[in-house]
Amino acid sequence: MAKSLENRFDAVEISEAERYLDAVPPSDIDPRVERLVNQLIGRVADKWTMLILELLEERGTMRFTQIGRAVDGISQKMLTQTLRQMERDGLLTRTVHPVVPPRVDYALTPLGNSLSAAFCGVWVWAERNLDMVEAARARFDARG
Amino acid sequence: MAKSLENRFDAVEISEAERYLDAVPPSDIDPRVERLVNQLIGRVADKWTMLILELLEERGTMRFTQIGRAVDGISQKMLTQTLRQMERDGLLTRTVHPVVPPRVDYALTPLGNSLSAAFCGVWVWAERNLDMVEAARARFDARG
DNA sequence: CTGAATCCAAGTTGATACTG
DNA sequence: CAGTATCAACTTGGATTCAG
Repeated sequence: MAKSLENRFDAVEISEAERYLDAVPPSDIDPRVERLVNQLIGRVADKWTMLILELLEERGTMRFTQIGRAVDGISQKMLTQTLRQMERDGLLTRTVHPVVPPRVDYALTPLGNSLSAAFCGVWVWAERNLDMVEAARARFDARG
Repeated sequence: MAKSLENRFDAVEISEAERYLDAVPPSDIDPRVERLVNQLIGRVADKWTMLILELLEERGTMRFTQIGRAVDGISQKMLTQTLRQMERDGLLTRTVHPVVPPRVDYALTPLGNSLSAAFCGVWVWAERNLDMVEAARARFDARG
């Protein structure tokens, strides 16, 4: 990981006032858990993962090319890559049918379904607050 | 955006069987909304944004350097950048106190608080399913 | 203390071509 | 159809330096 800001001022002399201002209550989260959670969220919160998650939740089992067509803008490379990751994480199953032409079905696992449900709140928030964010951006950009 | 898979097979002749296999029900999401939602989620789902969001939710108003120390591994550049983005999106307020040395306070807006709440479900899911995901990865890696 | 600006290494992604 | 392989372009993020 990067050299954090942690040590940038550790060695410098600071006044009592500064010490007070910078004092922070200790985090009440287990650092080990926090690290793992961050890693996990970083993975699942990726753009394509979320879109595929929602897609499969909505439509059920789908084939490779179907997903590719449904997810706007995704390249076949990222599609393959994202599906592999999701399979590895246990979010979906990959079923190869031994026929020609090949047919591969993808479907969410219960774990995938539960993650989709957990993300639901974020989707709802986004839909509900789109205008708020747009307005905030406009105001911000209107200033310098 | 990239040339999607959308058109890769649009021009080729396909059998009725293929046509059936690839048929997908029309999406019931307004494409315009979907695009904006994706953009929004892509922004807020970013690693540092989420961590800062949780931090400010938990601790309230904080100064620039305090946040830098609390968010493990973040560089000063990313801290500045992320805070600016969040301010632009209306998630937090930035208050400059005209003193020397400078003092700048950051605090979540109601919009920021609501987003934090929306993300809560994801955090809970991540904590609860850490072991499931780890196990799934182990199984996946154990095969080829 | 709180930034802005620059440089650059490393990682990500997309386009393209090829395979069974 | 469902991938794999490769390479160039683009993006990202960290380190560093400087300023008010």
